[in-house]
Amino acid sequence: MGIESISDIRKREIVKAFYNTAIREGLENTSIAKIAKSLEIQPSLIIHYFKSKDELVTALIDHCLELYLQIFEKAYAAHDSKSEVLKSLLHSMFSKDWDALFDDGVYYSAYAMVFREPDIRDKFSKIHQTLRSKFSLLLQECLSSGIISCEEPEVAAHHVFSLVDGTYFYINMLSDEASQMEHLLMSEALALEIIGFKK
Amino acid sequence: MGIESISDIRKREIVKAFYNTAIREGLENTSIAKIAKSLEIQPSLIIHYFKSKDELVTALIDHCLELYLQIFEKAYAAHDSKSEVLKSLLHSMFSKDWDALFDDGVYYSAYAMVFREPDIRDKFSKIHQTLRSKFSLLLQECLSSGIISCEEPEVAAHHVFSLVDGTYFYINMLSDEASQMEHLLMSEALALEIIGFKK
DNA sequence: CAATTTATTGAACAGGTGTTCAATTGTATC
DNA sequence: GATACAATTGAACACCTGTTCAATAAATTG
Repeated sequence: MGIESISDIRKREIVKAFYNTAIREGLENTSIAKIAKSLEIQPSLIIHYFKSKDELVTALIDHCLELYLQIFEKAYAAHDSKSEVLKSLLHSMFSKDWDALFDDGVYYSAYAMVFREPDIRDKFSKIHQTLRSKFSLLLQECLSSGIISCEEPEVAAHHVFSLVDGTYFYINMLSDEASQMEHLLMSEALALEIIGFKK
Repeated sequence: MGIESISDIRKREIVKAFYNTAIREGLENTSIAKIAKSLEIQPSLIIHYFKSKDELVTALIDHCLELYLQIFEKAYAAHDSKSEVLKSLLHSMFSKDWDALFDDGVYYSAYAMVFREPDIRDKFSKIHQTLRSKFSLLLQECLSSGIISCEEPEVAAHHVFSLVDGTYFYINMLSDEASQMEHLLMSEALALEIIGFKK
């Protein structure tokens, strides 16, 4: 690990520039020329590393989805007891951290592609399923150690995930940050209720 | 009412063609030329009715958001008792009808614009708030007539709306329709629980 | 140092973008 | 039936799109 070829560095650099430009201009309005300009390189160099624009988009989405996986892994690494893992995980899911992980505008644009590009649907689907089954497993473990009390942990995992997705979809339509925060707290409380978390 | 000038007919026709093309090609990949081609007219005619492409996008979003308002109005018109209205409304919110109202890919692309275009954010925000306060009022009425039992109808309305948004976000990542349906039913059940609906 | 591979440039490509404008057709109004 | 107005065309605009390709610069290998 650690050793990275020039090629890999450039690739990451390009994906990053793609991401930053997409935040400003929108994912679909971000051309190879714009990315190249922001890096002060030629467009053809980008094509040299990513054979087509599709490949670039794929790389960005892969990067994005990996970030969400990392949140889970971090929560597991940071705490010993399942109880602590669950608590910190839930809190980060309903916090601005989770929201700040990846730009929402870019995320929803990428998500919109799910409906046209089967490959992208698979990517999103896979990650979502991975995260949910990890969470579901955690709930089962917490249930058997008596930390939580819900009837069906599998179902509860579904509910919590829907609630997370919906909450962020929702709060982005609220203009002031105070009501966004308020709504996040409300949703977190509901999530705790759904899984039957004992204080 | 009913009388529609040629101008209005063409405008609606253009927005409809825009929508249909966007379903296939994606909202951002839909050019004026493509819309014109699908209608077998000249691009300049579209500009004649909508001064710019931005105006066209705005018209499409307006049309979309109005559809969601109509679902609410239909539920109110179709039933006399508040209990019936609530039941039918909840059912349509968690059914494929709601989902089929507007193409998801186009919807999420439009939603992504919320993060770049303040005007579009306002539009989405306004409709969302309107729908939620209508729903909140309904819950309050049902609560006082003893049809439901929740502590805070305002909060319950928030929760149900988050759940709806999240559920559709969620199920679009599921590939087979059976599990989509299953998840919709699960979410509806949770919604009924949240508002304390009595069977 | 020479040979080879990789990184990077710059020009060119055919085709698409939104928009403008004058000219033409069609449709009502007086 | 002439006049006014709206609908529609078609050509033109400058600019941007993704991609190709040969040429050059730089780094790596033998």
